[in-house]
Amino acid sequence: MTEIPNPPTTLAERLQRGNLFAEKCPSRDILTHVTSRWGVLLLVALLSGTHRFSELRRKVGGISEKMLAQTLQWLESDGFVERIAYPVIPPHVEYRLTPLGQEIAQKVESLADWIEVNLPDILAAKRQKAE
Amino acid sequence: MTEIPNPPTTLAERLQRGNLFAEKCPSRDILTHVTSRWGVLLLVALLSGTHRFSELRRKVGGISEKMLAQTLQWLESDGFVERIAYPVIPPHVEYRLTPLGQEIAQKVESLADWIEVNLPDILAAKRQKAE
DNA sequence: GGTGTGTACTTACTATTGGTAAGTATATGT
DNA sequence: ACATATACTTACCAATAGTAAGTACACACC
Repeated sequence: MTEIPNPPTTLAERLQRGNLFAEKCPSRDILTHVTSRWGVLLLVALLSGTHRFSELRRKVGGISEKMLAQTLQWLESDGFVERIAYPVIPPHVEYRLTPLGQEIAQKVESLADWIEVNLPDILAAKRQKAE
Repeated sequence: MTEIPNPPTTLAERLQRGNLFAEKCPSRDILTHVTSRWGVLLLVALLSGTHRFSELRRKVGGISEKMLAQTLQWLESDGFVERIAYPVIPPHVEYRLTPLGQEIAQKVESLADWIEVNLPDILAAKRQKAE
């Protein structure tokens, strides 16, 4: 068996792994894409399967075409979303999560779900504070 | 007939639980505070205990005082952070997570942690795509 | 055969938000 | 007497997001 005698956080680990508290860490960019206003909603929407551009626009209430395109491009460039374009007219493009995208989308969904479920508690706390 | 047939999800459920895909749902506001650029980092920072304003400023690399104050006010108004001010000079103010804040901060940390751990994979996928 | 519709975008313009730097009041240290 | 530290706020400017319109082309309709 291959032993791992090294301490929990080795130097190598620290260098490889991101550090969000560090200003210029590339993980910050990934995080801003994923946690952007529309990034969160798109990842959750795509968890239920492949969607076309227009399907996503209709599903995610309030998103503009510009931000939909831009956010999908961010997520694609980070390797979370795959874009499949069929060369037909009118255009037909499909978006779906990559394996990496599925993983992160689940984390995001768990957060989003928590908020949805606990909304009554949160709003109740806000109201109490306002008094 | 003007009657509305029974919906699949009950009316009570729809009113109590948030729906992020709906444009005007209040859960959207909570989500934007929590997933804002600095909201994420502050929640994670506060998981390790009570912090003063200036401690947070030093810990979260790159945050400005303006955004630190503003983000803390959002999180406080949502009931995730508690602010304790001691009436001394120079000022002494402490911030800590409420029970509700602890819960959501853990979700956020799990997401942040996933990104930090998987950063090498993500960057590798980006590089491959660039070829 | 002219008009209207649907697709997946991009682009110019404007509104909103974020970042920077400076200001504030006051105790303590040098 | 002057610099330092605290926890902010405020004015100004830069970056980002939202709005509305444009694009190219096939198909259906009358």
